[in-house]
Amino acid sequence: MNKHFDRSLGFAIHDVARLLRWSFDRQSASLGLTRAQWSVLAHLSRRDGVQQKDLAQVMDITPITLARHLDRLEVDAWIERRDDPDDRRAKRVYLNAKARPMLDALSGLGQKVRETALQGISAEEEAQFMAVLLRIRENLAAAGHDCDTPCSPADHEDLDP
Amino acid sequence: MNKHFDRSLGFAIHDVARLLRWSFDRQSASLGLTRAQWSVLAHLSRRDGVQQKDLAQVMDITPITLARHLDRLEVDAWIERRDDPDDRRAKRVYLNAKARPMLDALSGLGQKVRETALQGISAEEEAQFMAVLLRIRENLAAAGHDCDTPCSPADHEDLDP
DNA sequence: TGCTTATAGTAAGCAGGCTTACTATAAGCA
DNA sequence: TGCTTATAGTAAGCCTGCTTACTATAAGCA
Repeated sequence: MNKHFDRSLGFAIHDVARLLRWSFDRQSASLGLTRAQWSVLAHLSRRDGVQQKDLAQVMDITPITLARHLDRLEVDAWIERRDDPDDRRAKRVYLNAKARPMLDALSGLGQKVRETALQGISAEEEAQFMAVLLRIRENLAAAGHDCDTPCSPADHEDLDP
Repeated sequence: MNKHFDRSLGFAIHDVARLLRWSFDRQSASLGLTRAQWSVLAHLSRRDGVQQKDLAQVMDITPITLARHLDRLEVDAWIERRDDPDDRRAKRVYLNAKARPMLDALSGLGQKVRETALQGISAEEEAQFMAVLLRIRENLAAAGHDCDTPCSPADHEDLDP
């Protein structure tokens, strides 16, 4: 059993996901932000002033995980939390001005990693690959809905026009 | 900037990797083993008696991460460590008999997750997808070699005939 | 032989994900 | 109005990954 499972779908996808992380981390470490922190800033760049719960939902992490990222981002003044004027339970998250140049740098970095990954792969192959990848995502997300797990990345599109 | 990055390669691959994890975890939790622990057993099933350092290398995790998995697996008697007769620094890891049935169960589980993920995707599409995925892995692994990071999943093939 | 360097395993401590449980506030309803 | 339920954010504590540093042993060499 399990002959050659190193090449199976799951293992290969995990390998690629990990290699993408490494690639990005190696280059972003010098900038003083982790990948998770960058991800928060990137999402904020399109949703400045969002509530934490909404940000956690589009990032597909739990509210508490996000809260810890925000704690550290706030200490270094990349972002700030302000009380929601309409709901005293809630807070809204805002990018500080110093985050903008960093976002540009990190965006270029992501582009570089992407180019490395796709070297020698034609646009057509890439398009087919992405199409299958997104269908796999749909399949898994749909299966998730059958159980108890609340949401899934497929919901992104609805929340993010 | 960053318009629609939810659909970019990196984000989609991370989504799929996470969904695969969820899918697997949901079903394997009832069996009393985590995914990481299962991964150790699966690799051991083809490399019984391997040294820890070699097992860590093919699994692409650090020796200390593996050591902690082995600690817990040993407590529950899934595996055992024996001193290497030829190197008193080293230990060799062996599967205990009780692990075999569990491996069969988990193997079937992996098959189910895979079928869910690939629903509605033809064998030809799957083959093309895997081909591109493996090329992306090669690209990223090769880029990793340029830096200081020691190894990468591309080395699996050499170690695992 | 004895010194130096390299290697196998582990400990400590951090990042980032999670679940569960708590507090404060909102919202629904008798 | 007042009670109950739901929700936003956080704390505590777990798992899995990492880096760095330590111990014991191996291996190379003067």
